[in-house]
Amino acid sequence: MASQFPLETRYWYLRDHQLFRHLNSAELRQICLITNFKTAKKSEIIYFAHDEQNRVYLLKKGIIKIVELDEDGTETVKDVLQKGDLFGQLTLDDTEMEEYAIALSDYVTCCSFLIEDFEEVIRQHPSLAIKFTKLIGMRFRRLENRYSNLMFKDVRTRLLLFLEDWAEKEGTVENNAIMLKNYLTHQDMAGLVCSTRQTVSQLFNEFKQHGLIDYNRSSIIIPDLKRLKSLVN
Amino acid sequence: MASQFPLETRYWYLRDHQLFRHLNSAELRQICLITNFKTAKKSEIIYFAHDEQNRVYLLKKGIIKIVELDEDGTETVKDVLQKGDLFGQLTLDDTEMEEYAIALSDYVTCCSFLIEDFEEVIRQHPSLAIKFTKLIGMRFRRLENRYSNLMFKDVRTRLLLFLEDWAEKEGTVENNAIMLKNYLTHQDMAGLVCSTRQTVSQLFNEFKQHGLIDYNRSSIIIPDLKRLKSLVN
DNA sequence: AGCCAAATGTCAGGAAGCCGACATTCGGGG
DNA sequence: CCCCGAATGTCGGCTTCCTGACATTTGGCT
Repeated sequence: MASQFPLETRYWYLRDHQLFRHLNSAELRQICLITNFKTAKKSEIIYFAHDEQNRVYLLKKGIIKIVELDEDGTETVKDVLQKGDLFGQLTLDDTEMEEYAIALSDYVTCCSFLIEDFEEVIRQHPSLAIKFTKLIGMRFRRLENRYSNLMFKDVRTRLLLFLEDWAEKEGTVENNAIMLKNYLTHQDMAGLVCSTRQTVSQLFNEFKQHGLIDYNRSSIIIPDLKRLKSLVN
Repeated sequence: MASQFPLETRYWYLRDHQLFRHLNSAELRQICLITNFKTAKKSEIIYFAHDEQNRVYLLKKGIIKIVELDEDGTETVKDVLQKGDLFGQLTLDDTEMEEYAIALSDYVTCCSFLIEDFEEVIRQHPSLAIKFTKLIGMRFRRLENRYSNLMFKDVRTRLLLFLEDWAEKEGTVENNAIMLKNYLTHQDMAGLVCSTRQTVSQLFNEFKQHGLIDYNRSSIIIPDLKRLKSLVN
């Protein structure tokens, strides 16, 4: 795996991340030595928690989904991550996790550290410590937000908020409408907003009938994001 | 406020927290200088987010509840915190929060830092950075856990899990049963497990009828914790 | 081109738990 | 000790959304 990447490439990959951007080249090369690189193509598994409970991951390129395994074998999409996001043992402890990550975009690259190594890096670069803490903090707030949505909003609203969020993050403008390249099934979205496949399917049709969105398996089009937002109660 | 506490007392309070325990006395005295101390008696507000979006708090003594304010004025108990727990702007950013904290035990003491000051402390004590990160991490996992409960378990199960958790954290053994000093109303508990006052009230009665618990306004008794646990599906 | 598994559409129960309404009980402050 | 507001008990209706079941469509693969 690692040998696919010449040192120079690894170096630039690291440097590209906001965590490491401020370090000088000697420091970066040092960190390079303890970094593991990995790639995957669409639909391939790039990370399986059960085998590597002791690594932190950084997504360098592409989009992945994190799928959680229930005790009884049920799989639920827990999160969709993008360039720059952290995953794996991001709390730097020994939490048991049953989850894996699958590439959603054509090419995915990520790097990882043993948590002991990563702690050492933090110890030696306090500024990095603060950046890391703030990244975890952002994740914390995002989860808080999802929790509060689940508590106070109905499924329709949660789904609308999800679309809104997605549109703002990845939407491209195409003749006056917002276009989303869709790499998620209704089942996936159901997991993300805490609902069921059938309900998501029904709501999508309802939204389509009302002209809120247009969609097929490969894309979602939002003609008027403002109108969509206004329906969020 | 601050003047209530002689320097020596403040020093020992700080030293008592796991974040600072490993620091030497010179370092601690330095940190003391930027620390703000506050106390409150039962039912008093000890923290109001709106006024102090830029401070991190450490609960030193006592028990508090964090109450979240909705846009429309609804109040929901979001968390119950104990000695050693963090609150306030714990992500060290500028997240808008509408919440406040109320003392649940007779005497509560907490200390706080401006986030800029706290960042500086972290910068100068990398080992503290790691401890802090891990504390946030624990909070993250706790929230993840609550989220997943809300997603997969029904109200009855969530309430049982809540009681189980509470018993293990604060329960005292009293002639072969577990006794909990109760400082929460059904309304409070409803907030914590994401349900309503009425449902919690009904379930409590049901549990009582089945001999699972006995309770009144001031205490909850669990004769057989194992049996209670076994009902969590 | 054609096949098959996966994804989507659709519908009719049914259950969980919210909501409003009201009665009852408790406990702290005057 | 009494009183009042807060906390708790209880109930029925109602809504939301899950569940299971089945039909239909789609797109990748051979």
